[in-house]
Amino acid sequence: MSANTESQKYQQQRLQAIRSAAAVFAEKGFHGSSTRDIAEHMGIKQGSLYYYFKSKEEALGEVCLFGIEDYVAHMKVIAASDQSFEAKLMATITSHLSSYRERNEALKVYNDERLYLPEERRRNLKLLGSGYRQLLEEIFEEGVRSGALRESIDCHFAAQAVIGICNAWGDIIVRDPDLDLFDIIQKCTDLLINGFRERRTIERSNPSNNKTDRI
Amino acid sequence: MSANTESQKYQQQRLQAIRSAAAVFAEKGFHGSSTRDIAEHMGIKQGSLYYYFKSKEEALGEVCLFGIEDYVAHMKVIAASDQSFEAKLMATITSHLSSYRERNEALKVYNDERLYLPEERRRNLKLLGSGYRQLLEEIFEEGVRSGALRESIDCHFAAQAVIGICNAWGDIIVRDPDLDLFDIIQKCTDLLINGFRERRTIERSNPSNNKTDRI
DNA sequence: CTTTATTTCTATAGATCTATAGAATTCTGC
DNA sequence: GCAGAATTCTATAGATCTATAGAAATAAAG
Repeated sequence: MSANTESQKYQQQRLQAIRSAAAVFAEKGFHGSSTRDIAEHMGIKQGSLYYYFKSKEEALGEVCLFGIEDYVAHMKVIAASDQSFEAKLMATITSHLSSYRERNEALKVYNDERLYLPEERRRNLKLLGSGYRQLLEEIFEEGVRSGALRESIDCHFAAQAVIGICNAWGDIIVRDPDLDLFDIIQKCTDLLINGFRERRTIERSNPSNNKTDRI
Repeated sequence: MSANTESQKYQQQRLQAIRSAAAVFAEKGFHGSSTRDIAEHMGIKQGSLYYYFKSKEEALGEVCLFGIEDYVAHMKVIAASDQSFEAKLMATITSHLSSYRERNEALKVYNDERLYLPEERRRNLKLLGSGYRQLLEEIFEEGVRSGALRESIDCHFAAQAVIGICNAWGDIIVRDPDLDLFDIIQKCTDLLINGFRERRTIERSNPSNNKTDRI
């Protein structure tokens, strides 16, 4: 009873609980996981988990929040930075895929399980998520203005497509740890910018045109 | 007891059961759905469901199979057809996204829930799924040979990327029925072929080069 | 060392949920 | 309409699982 939510130990243990929940939810899904699974993963008994969470649902909420927070924060840094469109795009993809590689199971949980949260909590998370997409959209809009991208592209579509590709490859990366992350990052960036079609102008290694910004 | 698995009624009802299971699994996930939910969806009682399935897991297996079968069959037709690379790619995307639009919930279940199947059943399905990807890869390889695509592209990467984008947009389409399907199909195709970068040559509406095949 | 606060444990109520057995109903062919 | 087969229902055993209450253990403070 009567948890001291301020104490250092409490905060540490709660974080452990969130991480454990993330790992278990990522593997078995929210409904496929029991509170016993989570507790065992962190080395305590099932009932003790309720010292840190009011309910299993609250645990899911915390995991989802944890999963997307840094992620959005990192995107803010990228969006505010002074780089070319291409560099920003690549930084976005790198950030996204690295998150999967670093076994940030919470991001997977956010993607796959957030719809099982109660309405209100889901709305709050959606704000964060669409904030992320919004930033990416603005990067694309800026790319169009700078002349790096075609006028005709639909920036909303583009942002969704980037997120979709990253999540798809993220899932693959998680299952196969031997994959070369940088190789995939490069290929994703290349696809999104150049497409697959054959061109006359070969400009793979040093595409200096349309790159007016420094670094 | 003693089901007549040959009779027409049995087959019809079993199909209904598979459809109901697909709808319920797609909405609540495998572990989040109860056999009562599925039975209610098809208008029978919980226990009666076991006349058609040995277990809930078997139902999931059937749904997954149902979800990917036509889908692979359709891909075989596309792969064997005598069209340009671009036409084949667009046909693939159309087939994939239409499946989502036609509320083929089973495909979503295949994508999201198949990992909860027992090992062996999952392997069998994986064969089908990678058959699909294989066909798509071959389409890309042929595209490279015909000169429609760059030599440098990684066909395995490309196929995964196409599937990833289609599944990502599929999820969005399912949640928002007002979206213009054809618009998304065009934008996906355009992205994959041309990328987002600005070019001199504007060849949106009638890209006649690299199109040597009929239809 | 004693007292008090914090953390963890045990035990369990109460609500599921899957799968089965056998009864009741509906269908089919004659 | 009847007999047998096929389909659906009811009822329930047995195994979960979530959440709570109160006891036990550990840590902190005086």
